[in-house]
Amino acid sequence: MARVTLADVARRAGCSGAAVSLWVNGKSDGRLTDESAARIEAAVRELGYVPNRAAQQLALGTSQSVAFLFPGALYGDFFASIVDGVTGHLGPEWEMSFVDAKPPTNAHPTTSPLERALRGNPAALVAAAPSAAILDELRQVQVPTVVIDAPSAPPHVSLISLDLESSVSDLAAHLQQLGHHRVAYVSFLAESLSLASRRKLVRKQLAAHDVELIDEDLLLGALELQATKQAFLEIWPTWEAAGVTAVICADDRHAYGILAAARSAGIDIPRQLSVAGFNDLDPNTLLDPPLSAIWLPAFSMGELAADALAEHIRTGQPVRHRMATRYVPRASMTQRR
Amino acid sequence: MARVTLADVARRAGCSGAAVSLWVNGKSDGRLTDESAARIEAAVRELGYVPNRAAQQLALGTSQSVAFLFPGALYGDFFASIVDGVTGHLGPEWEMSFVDAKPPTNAHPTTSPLERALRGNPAALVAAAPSAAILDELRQVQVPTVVIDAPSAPPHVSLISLDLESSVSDLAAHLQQLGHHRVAYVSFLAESLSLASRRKLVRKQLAAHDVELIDEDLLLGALELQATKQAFLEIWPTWEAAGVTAVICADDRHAYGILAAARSAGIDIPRQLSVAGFNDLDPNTLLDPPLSAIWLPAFSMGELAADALAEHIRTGQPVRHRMATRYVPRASMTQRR
DNA sequence: ATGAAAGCGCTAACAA
DNA sequence: TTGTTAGCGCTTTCAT
Repeated sequence: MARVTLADVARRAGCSGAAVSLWVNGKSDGRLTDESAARIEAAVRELGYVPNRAAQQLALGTSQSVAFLFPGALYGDFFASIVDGVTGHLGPEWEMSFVDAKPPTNAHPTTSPLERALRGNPAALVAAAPSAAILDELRQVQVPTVVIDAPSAPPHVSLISLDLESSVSDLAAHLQQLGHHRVAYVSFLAESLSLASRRKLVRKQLAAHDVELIDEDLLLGALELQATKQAFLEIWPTWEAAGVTAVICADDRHAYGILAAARSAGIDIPRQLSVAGFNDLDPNTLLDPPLSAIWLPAFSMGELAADALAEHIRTGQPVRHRMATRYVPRASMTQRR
Repeated sequence: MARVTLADVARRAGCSGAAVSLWVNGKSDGRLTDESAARIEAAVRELGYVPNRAAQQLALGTSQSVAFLFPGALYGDFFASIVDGVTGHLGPEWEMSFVDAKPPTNAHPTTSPLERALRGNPAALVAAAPSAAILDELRQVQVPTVVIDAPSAPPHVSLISLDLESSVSDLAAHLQQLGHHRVAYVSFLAESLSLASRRKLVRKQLAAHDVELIDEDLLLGALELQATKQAFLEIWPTWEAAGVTAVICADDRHAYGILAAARSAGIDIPRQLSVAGFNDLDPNTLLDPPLSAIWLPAFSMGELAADALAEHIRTGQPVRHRMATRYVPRASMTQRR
């Protein structure tokens, strides 16, 4: 497979490679006899010819691929939605290649994830929830790039960011109004600048509303319910002793884990512990109790990123979008008892 | 960027391209003076050299990439988990490239998705929940391939499939025992053979338990709650009139939509309508009511696929796995009233 | 309208 | 130990 080359087709069709190339790329306008075109078409089909992309890229110097740099894994909905948003908005002529941003291998010249992404000569780059290191490396990158979900980015890259100020403020105000004084935080993806700044913002807004965010976060490596549940059960005694009456989770799915843990440990949510998350996934409304969350437009971010990419590529100018978010209070938050 | 070529480095380091190539690929064992190695290293760093993958591929004839053919989008958890399973089990030296299996573009020689995937000369191919067309094309493909989630596959490809017989039988038995006689089905991804056979199996097992699956499915194009909710509200009168007392959803997330619709329309679940899904996502246990489901090992399928791929590539032999699933009854199913 | 030929950047024999 | 060279498969001027 992929054994059949242009030359084979040319030989079979009794013409030169140039002719075949022309036809295959639909550039045979008035440049080929109908008759040769037909012969080429036949040869292509009979031989099952599929162009070799590496060769095309090499000859052309460009590719039709966008490299997607994501933080280790898709981790379910949020990044998956972004991916779907991007792919859905890009034509099928685009190839998406994924490289995970986890630390490099043992390669000889220490290879950064970004470098690995760039090796494929992508026409564009999408970096989701990048680390500081990646953002820094990005300053040297010439390829049109859009960063999704970062607090900031080098001036020449496009940026789709989240405007969380007011929604987090709303959440903090809600907490204050309900009489909570000490809140704990469940975090995730320590490397990601976006997640780091999310925590800072939460702390700041809570402080502005006379609520204290205790220092001891629960830092998780994944989103799975079981893992979160275990981790929460371990840390809960400490939190409880510290007077924690509410928990904010960097991702709804952590909140799911806490809900599960609470059930198994007989902790009453929301009366004993109020919970809120980020994302506002579909199930939130259906949970028992329904989960308060800050809604994030994951899918739209992906779509917008694709548009931004297209525009950035066309105009050469970076584009920036700051997307609105919204605090959605639900029954998982209640008066401190 | 990616402007710097091997030749530039060679020139800068005052040596030949071959030497640079050797060093960059860590094959400089006893073949280079420490001194030249040092000069090359310096040159590489100073120039910021990144090898051009297209050129490498062309010269080598092989790539370190696996092409992932997925049905249109990731659609949230199931496929995302598979992707994470695969990437997590493959070294970082592997690049993943994604092509969506939606109908082709207007390309000149009508390009199938598979063809597009193959153009990149992937070392391996992963096809998730493929359509009949793709499965058929696969018979001609020489690249080591693993199909994930299909009822069957050509003999030379590896296959990770789901063993649903007994779990669906359990579900059917449960329905029968609860006194249900007419059940409706919510489906998805009409193209996918796996989903099609899932429906057939459901029908068969229900029949075996004296339960009728009515003909009028709700066929959805996505998993989002809102869309499902709307669609359900439209079809519900028909179903109700037909005496439907239970619904089986090809994906839990459809069930979420139904739960939401039921709330808004005052349909009592489970008393008026029992609901079950496939996947058994984390939130299922936390819903109100908790959702019955057939658990599918999405993440493990991905891991296993990666292992299968590695083995298939190494031995040249396809490997098959049939993974167990499990019916998990919960409160969303109850006695027909 | 069609073909010849020169690269695109890299690797791997083969010489030196 | 190092350099020379011949491709890998394709695109694209430039002749014809």
